[in-house]
Amino acid sequence: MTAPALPVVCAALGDATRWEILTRLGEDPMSASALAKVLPVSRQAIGKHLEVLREVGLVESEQRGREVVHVAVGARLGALARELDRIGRSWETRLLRIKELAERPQPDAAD
Amino acid sequence: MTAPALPVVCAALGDATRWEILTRLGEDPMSASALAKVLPVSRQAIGKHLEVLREVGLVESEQRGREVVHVAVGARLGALARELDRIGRSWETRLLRIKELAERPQPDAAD
DNA sequence: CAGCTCTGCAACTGAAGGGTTGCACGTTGC
DNA sequence: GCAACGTGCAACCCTTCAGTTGCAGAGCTG
Repeated sequence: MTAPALPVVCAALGDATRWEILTRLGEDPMSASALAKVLPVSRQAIGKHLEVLREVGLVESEQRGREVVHVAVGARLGALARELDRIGRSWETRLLRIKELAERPQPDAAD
Repeated sequence: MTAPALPVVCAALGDATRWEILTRLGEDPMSASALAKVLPVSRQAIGKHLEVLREVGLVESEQRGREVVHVAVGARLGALARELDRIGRSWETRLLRIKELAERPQPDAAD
């Protein structure tokens, strides 16, 4: 299973700087140094973020001579979205069933 | 603006214990004390998690006499899922355009 | 070849946050 | 009314992590 656990992916997305990086990489693939020039953090910090993002599949990197070009992987985000949507729907379904039970005209249930 | 920023919601989902809590609350609404009995953390810790989850709209709470019953809000998760899906699609679209440009037989384009 | 750029790794700092214990207060129930 | 349960708040540890600086190596470029 290449897909990491849900909390891990969400944690990767739970940082403003990483979203900044992802947004840039979603608009235009570029290197860590290029990112460091437009973001208010050091190149090394960006490197760490990129590693986190790569580990959860949100970023893919390609060596290009002496530089490494990174790109945001929309498909991974889509996969996460589908997972979350599925879970959200299940919650709603369960809640609906509970409400139905509660509104049953017979509170007599001996359970 | 009731919807918190994306990184904040994702950060709320970026913790295994909170997912545990959400899963339980998605299956069956219950109080913090009830959660503390089935989870390996203290009631106070769970209270903090519930506050975080409530602030991003993933949990709703209802006072019920001396206890407070919490429930997971599937709709919020669904809303997040839609947002992520939209962003993911935009990344894919941009990437596709870039690839098309790269494969054009004439890199002559002056912007 | 020399110099510049891009990259990765290591050590360090400071703040954020998950977890705990202790305490005080309102609510239920015998 | 008193005990028990459920809750909220505050103080406190300790780990995690975002960010920094410094250094050494690999790859372009002139």
